[in-house]
Amino acid sequence: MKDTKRDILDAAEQLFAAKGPHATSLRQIIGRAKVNLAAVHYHFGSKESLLQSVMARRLVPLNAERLALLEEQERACGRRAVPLQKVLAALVGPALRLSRNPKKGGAVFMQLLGRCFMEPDLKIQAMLDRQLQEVASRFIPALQRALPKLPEEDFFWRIHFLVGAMAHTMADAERLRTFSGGRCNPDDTEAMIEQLVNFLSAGFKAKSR
Amino acid sequence: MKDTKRDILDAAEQLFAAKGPHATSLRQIIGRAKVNLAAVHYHFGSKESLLQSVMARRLVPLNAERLALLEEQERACGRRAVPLQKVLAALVGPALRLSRNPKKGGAVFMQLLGRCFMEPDLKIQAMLDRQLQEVASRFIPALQRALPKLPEEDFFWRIHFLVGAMAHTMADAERLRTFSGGRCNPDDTEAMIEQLVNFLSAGFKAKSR
DNA sequence: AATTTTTTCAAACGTTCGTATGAATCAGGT
DNA sequence: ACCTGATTCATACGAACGTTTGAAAAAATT
Repeated sequence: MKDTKRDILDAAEQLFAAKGPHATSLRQIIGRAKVNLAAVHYHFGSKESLLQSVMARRLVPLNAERLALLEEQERACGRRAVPLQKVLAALVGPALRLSRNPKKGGAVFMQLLGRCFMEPDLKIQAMLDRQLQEVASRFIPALQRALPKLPEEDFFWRIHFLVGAMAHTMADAERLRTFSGGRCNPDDTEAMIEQLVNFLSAGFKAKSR
Repeated sequence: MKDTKRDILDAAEQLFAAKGPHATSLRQIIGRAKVNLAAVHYHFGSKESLLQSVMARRLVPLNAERLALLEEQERACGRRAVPLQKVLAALVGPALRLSRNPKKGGAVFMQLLGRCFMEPDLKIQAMLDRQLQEVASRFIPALQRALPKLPEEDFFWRIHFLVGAMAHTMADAERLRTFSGGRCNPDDTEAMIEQLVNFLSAGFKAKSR
């Protein structure tokens, strides 16, 4: 039996990720999904809410996993602050790990998520903000508790740099393969997570100037 | 006297930066520049080469400044390696500083540059690669000399994170103002450069795992 | 002043976009 | 077998897109 809705979501995810939501037309999507053009509006209402559905399908479980990991660490630490590395790993780990799971969109969705971070379109921005608000509201205090001596100004700048490094890694890790002349392998996700967490935690721990 | 070519470049720069090149139409550009639609094709040939011209106008002097700064540091250091902070400052400083110069596009162009870094479009990617190749070929050896003990794999990962943090800071520093609740001020470019260089150099110096 | 070259302009080209419509087809319950 | 609601389909709509054209206007050259 044929699951039109899922076919559309899969095709849209791939094309949005590869070319950006704005540069992808519904006709390309329905061509890949092998469904009728009107099916998109029947099942999703509009292109914009199709994008929203594509994102939500992966982001909802992803964010749940992030929060669960963080809570697990907090339970393990009692009333002590969770170490910085653990907080960062809970934040970036599930996202980067998702890329190794082809059944859940694999690298494709990660790329799309990275793209949406950088997308100028205000509708997309608002949609993403909504999806990430809960994660932010839990992780920022956790990070602050792990870095009690860091001035707030430095702290927020470094959050900003974290987002940039993470988004770029999500959107275009593949680029690094050729750029590094094959020395870096983006398919080795655990190594990638370790590299990113290691880099970020050193950056966060830099002494304020 | 009216300088059509410059009016088009200015308007295109602003709109490309604000909405992304793909989401900006020629009709929006000529509306802001108050010129005729055909003038774009008369002066630039196509939308794509208009974007190329917009980028080149700022990037050529910007990259020259980066290389000059690096060479100055190398001269000052004799045959010793240039310290990491100095290399990073020569790389990100001119770009971030450009944002304080409204006569040269100010924050607007920086935002566009950040966007183009993340742009999926292959034409744009190729154009940017061309513009940045010389800078990359000079700065990568300089960075490697400043970090002689860092394994190459780690080195290239960290270059990747650097690009992400820098691009995000260029594209959307403004977002940090509200996100930080006013604690960070993206208009203070020197502070921004210092924050970024400080963060990056700590990340680069993190011990390999 | 006449001629040539460069620049501007209004109008249109063909294409593609997201969306809408109404009929055809299918599935499940009665 | 019949009906009913859900889904698919071909087709069309108006709008916007990048690009082209050929003539008018302006500037430069002679």
